[in-house]
Amino acid sequence: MSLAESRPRPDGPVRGRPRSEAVERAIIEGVMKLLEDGVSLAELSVERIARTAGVGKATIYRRWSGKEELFIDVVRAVEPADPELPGVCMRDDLVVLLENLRQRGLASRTSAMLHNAHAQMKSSPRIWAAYHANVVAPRRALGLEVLRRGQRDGELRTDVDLELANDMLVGPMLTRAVLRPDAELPEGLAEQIVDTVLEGLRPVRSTAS
Amino acid sequence: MSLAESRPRPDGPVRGRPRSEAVERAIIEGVMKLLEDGVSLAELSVERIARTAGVGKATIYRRWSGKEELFIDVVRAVEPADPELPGVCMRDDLVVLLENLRQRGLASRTSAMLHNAHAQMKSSPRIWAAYHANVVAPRRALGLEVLRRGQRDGELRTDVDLELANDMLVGPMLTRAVLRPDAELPEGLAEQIVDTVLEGLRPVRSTAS
Amino acid sequence: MSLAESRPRPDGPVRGRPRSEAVERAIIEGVMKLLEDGVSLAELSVERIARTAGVGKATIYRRWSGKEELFIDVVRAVEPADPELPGVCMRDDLVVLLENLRQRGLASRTSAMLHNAHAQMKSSPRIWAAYHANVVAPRRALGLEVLRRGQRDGELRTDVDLELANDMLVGPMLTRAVLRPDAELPEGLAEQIVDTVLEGLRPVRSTAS
Amino acid sequence: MSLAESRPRPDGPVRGRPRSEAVERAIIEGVMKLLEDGVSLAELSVERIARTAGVGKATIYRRWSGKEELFIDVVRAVEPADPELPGVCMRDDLVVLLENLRQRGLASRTSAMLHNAHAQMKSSPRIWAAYHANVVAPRRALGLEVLRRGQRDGELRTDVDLELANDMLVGPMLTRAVLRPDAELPEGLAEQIVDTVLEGLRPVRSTAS
DNA sequence: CTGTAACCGAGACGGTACGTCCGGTCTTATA
DNA sequence: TATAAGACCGGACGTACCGTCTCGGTTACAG
Repeated sequence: MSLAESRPRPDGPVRGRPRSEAVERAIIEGVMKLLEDGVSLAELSVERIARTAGVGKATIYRRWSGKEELFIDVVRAVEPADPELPGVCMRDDLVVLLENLRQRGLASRTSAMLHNAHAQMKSSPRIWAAYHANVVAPRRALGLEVLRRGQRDGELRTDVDLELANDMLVGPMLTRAVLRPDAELPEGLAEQIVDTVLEGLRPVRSTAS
Repeated sequence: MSLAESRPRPDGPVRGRPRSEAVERAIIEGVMKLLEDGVSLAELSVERIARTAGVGKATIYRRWSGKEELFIDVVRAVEPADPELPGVCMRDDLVVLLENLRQRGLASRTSAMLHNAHAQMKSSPRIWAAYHANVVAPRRALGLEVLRRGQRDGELRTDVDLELANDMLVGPMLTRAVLRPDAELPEGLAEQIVDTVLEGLRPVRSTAS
Repeated sequence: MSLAESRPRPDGPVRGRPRSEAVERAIIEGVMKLLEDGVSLAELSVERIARTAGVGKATIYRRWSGKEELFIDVVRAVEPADPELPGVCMRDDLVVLLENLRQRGLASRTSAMLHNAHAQMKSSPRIWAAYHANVVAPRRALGLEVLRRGQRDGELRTDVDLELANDMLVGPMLTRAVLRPDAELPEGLAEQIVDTVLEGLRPVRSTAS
Repeated sequence: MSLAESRPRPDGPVRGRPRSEAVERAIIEGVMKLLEDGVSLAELSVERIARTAGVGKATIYRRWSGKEELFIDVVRAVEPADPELPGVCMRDDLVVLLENLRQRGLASRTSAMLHNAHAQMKSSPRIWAAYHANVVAPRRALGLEVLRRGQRDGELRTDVDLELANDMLVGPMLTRAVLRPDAELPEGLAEQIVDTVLEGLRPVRSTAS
């Protein structure tokens, strides 16, 4: 997706000096770096962003209406593509999805995006809405799709609420990554979660596993 | 615990006019009301708090070092006591715990506390640490205790990681309450989560349930 | 005249910390110095004044609505008192008045005030109006008074327009000080002007002088 | 004098599209109109001039280094030719010169030029220097020439400083036109000034007039 | 009962950032 | 090459809060 398309110049024929893409990149990179370095979005000011990127404030306001809109584009520039699913069996696809989530929880960039997007949820709902639409919703749709296929193929109980099933898988990972930032995300976590959730916690499972 | 003890006057013999407890309550109540009305902690300023409570700024700074410390006391004043557990069987105790979580997710006060505490996690880790220690940790300990008892009583597989088990139960509720604020928390949700998690998602459960 | 009276606090009873007179003086002194150093009023910004005086911008805006109003107070602080007139004869009084004008044209402070006040005449007429009322008008009234007394005492033709007479005396001095800043104001200039103007330019004056 | 000559194209052989003289006139006319309408030179910006004239900013900067240089050309375009002197007697010639000065003080164009040129004296001395050389100096030379001739022909005292005599004549007119913009310049003013200055202010003039 | 010390409200203080506007320079497409 | 348009960096605008400070006035304990 071209960034320019989302913040178009007002009208039709292009006249005058065009906006510099280099400047645009410098601004977005600057914000990215600052967030990555632990500066929260609330602490960021347009003034500081401009100073960091060596850019006039007007140059930023010409493109975005404020740091919130800018942050949305930063998220877009950072989030990786959807993971490729092997498609062999539901269990393995779920592991891939959760492993992808784990990786993003470990990466400082995507992690910082998530934390800051969520932190601004109350003060500027637009940010969280955009983050949700661009990042959360696609992965969620993917997960539901995998579960639906699993149900069709007999790998999943047919009487279970798919939304709830998805939350049971994603919840433990998010809880650790988002709400307990001191928690670790060890290597086998994705498999462990998927298998435990599929198996259930009842002790009577003699034949399974 | 007396609030006054946590923000003591500097030294020994009490001289001069004592601090007014009424003023103290007015300040905390004011902050509570503002947060409840959708004003985020980031948008709050000591200036505004003082105006709202009809109080001088110095009166606030005399007691707390800033709005973060003040917020911690607000949280303390708001959070209810731990729920009482029937203790009959693990499943019912878990339902009570999750139901308690659901209620707190529905209550505007406690919900606002959680959201704001988490939103400030990055910018002021002290807030989240205090919230965690005062609110999260006790409930978490309670949950782990219930699970441990269940394991001992044969209601829970012995080979499951208790931390993970707890996250599987709490995760879906928190995911909905915290990360998807548009999601509903319908009435039977606690039972539904507990039962589905205990049962697992595998289809082969002909005899169980 | 007390400066405080001209920029009063909004209402009646004095509450809160009173405004610092030291800060007030520092600001006015700072502007004075800058103008004296050749910085024109147009080049001055409130930002710069604040930086120079080591003062916050709000501290300036709390007292004055902008640099124009501030300048008016600077003028008030700089202009010296009216000269004392010997009152023996009209000719000597006129010399004293013109000598006073010459001195003020030579002094960098008063000279800078005049030039800047006049330069802003078009862009902010309030400045020139205030300067005129505070500085020009009193001296002019003084001059007219002296001339009127001279007319009464037979030292001045009775058929001459007093306004014009005053302009004839003051004009040459101002022309040199204001419109031809490279011109000198040599020591005997006041006497020379007064005597030449009184005497006239016609050659037939054999007996006089 | 061709205006183009004073702002030449950089070098030798003329290549590419030639500069439009219509554009040049439009710019100068625009500035003239703005000044005449009471907009001070300090309030003018190249940006605004360009907008008014419907011209790109670069088109202006290609010809002049800034609004100051442009203003000098505007002055050149506005100032009328020197007055023709009858040459019969000094007194009448002086009246013609002062009447010419009065007319220019009454005309909005020339008056605006003078005020703005003088207002910018401090901030951009080049403007006043140019104005002085182009407008003031020639008239002044003319006046001194007339006085010198009058001295030779016995119409003027030989012991008077010609520079001072000139200032005595011009001063009252300028004082009113420049420093007291509310003052009127009534019809017979030129004669009144000349006659009063020649005659002097002493009452003993029984035979004269 | 009187000092006196800490309290209280208000608001001034030096700063920082806000979002807007305009300065002069630079860079494009078009003529 | 000239032109009109407009992006570029920089900097001032006047406002809002920041956290500290300094007022006049209040309150409650100690002597």
